[in-house]
Amino acid sequence: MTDTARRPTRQRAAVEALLVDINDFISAQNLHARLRAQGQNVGLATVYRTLQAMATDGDVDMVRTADGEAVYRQCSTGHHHHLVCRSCGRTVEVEGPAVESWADKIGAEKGFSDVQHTLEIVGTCADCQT
Amino acid sequence: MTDTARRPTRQRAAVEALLVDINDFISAQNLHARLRAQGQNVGLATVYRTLQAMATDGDVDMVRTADGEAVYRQCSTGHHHHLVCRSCGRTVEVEGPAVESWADKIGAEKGFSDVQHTLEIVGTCADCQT
DNA sequence: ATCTCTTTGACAATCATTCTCATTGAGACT
DNA sequence: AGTCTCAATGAGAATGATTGTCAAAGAGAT
Repeated sequence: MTDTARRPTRQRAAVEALLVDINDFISAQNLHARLRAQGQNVGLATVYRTLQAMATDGDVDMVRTADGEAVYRQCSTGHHHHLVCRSCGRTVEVEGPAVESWADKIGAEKGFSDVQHTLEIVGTCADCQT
Repeated sequence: MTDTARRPTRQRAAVEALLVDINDFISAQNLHARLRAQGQNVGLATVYRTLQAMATDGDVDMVRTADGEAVYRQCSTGHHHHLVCRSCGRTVEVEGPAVESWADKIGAEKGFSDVQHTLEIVGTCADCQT
């Protein structure tokens, strides 16, 4: 699990720094756009490669949105889920210890190991309930 | 939004029949190819539209593979979740009444209405742990 | 038959992601 | 500092799933 050498480069540092800054799920495209907006000149392919490398190293979480886009998040901070408004996109972080243990239990029952899970909750938030 | 008025057409019937036949997850592209192979002349766009319609009506399950492709399967009635092997892709259907009510409760607490949720559990199945 | 409205199909368009390959830069060694 | 090597990068092309367009076909009702 401890990792082989990945070279520290300006681009990798930029991606890591921005992920820490954002502290939420973000797509590779979006991340790339923000880097460019900051004046950081980083190629799109590099952003993809870096995020994938970090994901396989376990440094970031990767999840797919409903429309199939991959989004990434720095994963040092504790595990939590998102309640998302389907209309305005506002997100609220929620925690559910019961869900965590339930998922682990189910996995164990069925003989699965290294169980991970993703849970997304979508609804219409108070402001969007015209 | 309970849109029950869907017209029975040859194409829709063909898609439904093949899904029953397959009884496993299959991508829209693959499903389309098989229909053509059977001599059934059905447009690709129609396959996509039909599967999406069936998914929103709750007649089929839609899940994303690791590489972001959408796959569909006829689903036994009732809401349930999936335990997926990250290595061989084998899936087990699981139910979690506690999760359902928890998600609804959380949504209500935060002022969200029409709350839906998706939960995926991935792990390594017993056969793939060698 | 005829009218109306949904569904379809061929193909173009979109868009995230991956590939290609020439170029750059980090690390090691001298 | 010079040089060697190979991973990392960047620009753009390529891929491939999915969606959009719009004229034509078909289902249901009259």
